[in-house]
Amino acid sequence: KIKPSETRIKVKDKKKAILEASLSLITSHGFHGTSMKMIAKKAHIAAGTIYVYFANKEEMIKALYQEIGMEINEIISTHNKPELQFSVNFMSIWTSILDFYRMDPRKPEFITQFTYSPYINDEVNVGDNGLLEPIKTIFKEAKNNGLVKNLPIPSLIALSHSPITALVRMNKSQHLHLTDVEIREYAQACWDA
Amino acid sequence: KIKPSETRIKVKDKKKAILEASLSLITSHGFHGTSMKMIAKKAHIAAGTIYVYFANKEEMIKALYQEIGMEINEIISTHNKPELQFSVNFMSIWTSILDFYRMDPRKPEFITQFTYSPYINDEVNVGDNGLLEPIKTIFKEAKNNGLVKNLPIPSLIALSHSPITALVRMNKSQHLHLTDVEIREYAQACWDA
Amino acid sequence: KIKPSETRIKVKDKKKAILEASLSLITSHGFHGTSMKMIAKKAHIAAGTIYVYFANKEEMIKALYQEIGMEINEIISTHNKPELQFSVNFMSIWTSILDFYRMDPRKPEFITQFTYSPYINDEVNVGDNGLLEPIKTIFKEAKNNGLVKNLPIPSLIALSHSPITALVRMNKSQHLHLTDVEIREYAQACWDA
Amino acid sequence: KIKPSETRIKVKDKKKAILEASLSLITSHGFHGTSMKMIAKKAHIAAGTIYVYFANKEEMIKALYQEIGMEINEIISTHNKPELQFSVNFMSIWTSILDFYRMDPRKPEFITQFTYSPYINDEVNVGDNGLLEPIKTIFKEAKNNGLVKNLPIPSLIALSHSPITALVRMNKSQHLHLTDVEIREYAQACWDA
DNA sequence: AATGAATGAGCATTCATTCAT
DNA sequence: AATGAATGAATGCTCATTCAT
Repeated sequence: KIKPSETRIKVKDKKKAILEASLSLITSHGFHGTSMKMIAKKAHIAAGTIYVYFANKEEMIKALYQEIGMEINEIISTHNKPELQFSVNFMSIWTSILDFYRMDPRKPEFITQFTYSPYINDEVNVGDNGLLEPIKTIFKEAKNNGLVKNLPIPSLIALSHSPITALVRMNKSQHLHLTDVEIREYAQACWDA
Repeated sequence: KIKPSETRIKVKDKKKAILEASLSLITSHGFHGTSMKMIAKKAHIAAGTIYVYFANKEEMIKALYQEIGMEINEIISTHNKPELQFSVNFMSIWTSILDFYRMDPRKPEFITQFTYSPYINDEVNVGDNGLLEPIKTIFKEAKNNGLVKNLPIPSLIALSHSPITALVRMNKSQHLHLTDVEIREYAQACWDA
Repeated sequence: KIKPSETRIKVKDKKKAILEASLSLITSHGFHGTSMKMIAKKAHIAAGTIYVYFANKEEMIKALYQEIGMEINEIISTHNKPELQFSVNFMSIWTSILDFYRMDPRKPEFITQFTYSPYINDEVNVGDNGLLEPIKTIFKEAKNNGLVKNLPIPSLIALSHSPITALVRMNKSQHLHLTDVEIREYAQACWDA
Repeated sequence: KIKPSETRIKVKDKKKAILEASLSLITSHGFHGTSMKMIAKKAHIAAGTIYVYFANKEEMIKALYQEIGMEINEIISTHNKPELQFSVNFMSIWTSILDFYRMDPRKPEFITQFTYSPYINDEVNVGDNGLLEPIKTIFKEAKNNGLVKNLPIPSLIALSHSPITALVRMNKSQHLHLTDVEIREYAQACWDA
């Protein structure tokens, strides 16, 4: 009934559907509060099917983290203009990440939850030389040129990143409507800090 | 065998022991990664005893959150000097909370974990008009006097609070040793922002 | 309602009931064919209760093996009369084990199943210096005195033991009724071999 | 692309490969410890392909049992010389089965495992009057002529067969190297018994 | 108040089997 | 004939909670 080409798309969709369902459920119920059955139901598949695509729950969650991480990296590399003044570049990237998060607030929510969980201790970030590499490189160069405070790179990242997630949270739950001007102000403030 | 007064102290100690054990275990294993049996073992009591003091796991965790929250409020009210210039007052309170967190990094860790979990949706903070009241009042007055940006109070709190936890995290894991001068700089930056 | 002494007996009974149920079910359905729920049902307890007494399924099965093994060892040590002529002693022990097995044919069935399963590779018998030690000692001495064929001890044990289980099997399923005379003949034949 | 004759050979090969893989895996992991996927992988085919040749797992295992059983029957009928003295004939057959087992110890291992499992209760041996028929016939005649003990045929078979598998086991795991003389001695002992 | 054995619902995961291709 | 993605029932096991003592 279905054309082969359509089917092949469907196959890819199934993996997507699992990650999509996970993102929604985990952000609202937490890692452990989300059972595999819940995910399967939301993704309109059988529970066992998840294991066709992922070795286990942990791997699935890591995959979701990495997928979002890669999306962010893409945004960074798209907006990164090293030839610009660092403060300008910083604010441009900062704003683009904020925009990306605002488009789907589940993503910063998940990233934050993941960061504040025991999963982080595993290979994903520690052994990882890819996911945080781009942003590290940007900060490293700025640091070498004395353009930012002399702090460890992870600290700089954390201090830059945490206000973004905080803002998105507000934007979502506090019915705070950010105008472009306000956003620029925030970015400026963050940069000043 | 034991005098009533001693017993009463013991009783209080048992509740303390449960919360103390929970704090340690939850910060390192997460809410769901910590079983009641683990807590009981660490507190050197039987599993059933926890239910003498708390209705269930969730209530116990909320109680822990509220206990820490009250400690913070005490610090705030101790350091709050409304007669001072707001910026000075802000930095004084900011620094004292940072110090409090540095003394026991499990506490900001737990608070953050709690904040980024589904538990938050419950009564503790929503229905509750007590735990965050003191700090709200301070910000409200400042806002009325035009001393801070015109943002929702929760936003202001979040933006002020998140760098503190971020700093403590670094201080702990990144082997970042904060000097008094540096701390003052951070507070200043945070204030500027 | 129940006297403490009775209760204490009950507690011991629960562990017994689990092993008893396991023995029946495993001999008729095999290790993997027997689920924990089946065992719980047959033992009239909840599934979770098994884990109060045993760490997991494997440990439970090993415990059952060791319990039966200890029963056999007791029989051996009771009947072992080293001062007798070895052939007489051998047949006496051989016969007593046969009788023990005939009393509850599930036991040799289970022992054989266990022996022919992957579980055997584990510590129970390999690291074990107890369960097979008594019978090993008896054979070792006989071997040193040239009273039995010069074969590895385990081989001697296997060759002596396998006809017993074979006989019990027949006795049970083939409606073979062994008379005392026949048993003595078998023992003699086994000894001759 | 392939000539019919070649294909037909290939097809036969595929069935062979499944049984071959099963034999290896089942002897080392047990019936339930061996999944259909494991078998498929080892046989270099897809999981679904097994169901082209066998109705289900149980039927496949029975087929394997019957295949090995038929190999043994072939050996028996090849070596059976009814015109010889029964004791000589017995030892000749006994030795040839031992040799067959020594050539591939997985086979007696599997046969024993199968015999001591719930599968045996099914049709294969009970309703079946074919697989054990040849050896039954041999014993029946000997029994009628008073050449062997007056025992049920299955008992005689079991008592004759169990030492063979025991010896092969030893030969394999105990590093027992059987010489021809020793084998003859064993056969003699078994016959005496 | 304190215990800890007992519970059974719920979980992550496996696997024999099916079926559209 | 051959495939392997998909299924969902079944499994071993965990754990918050209860309750007789």
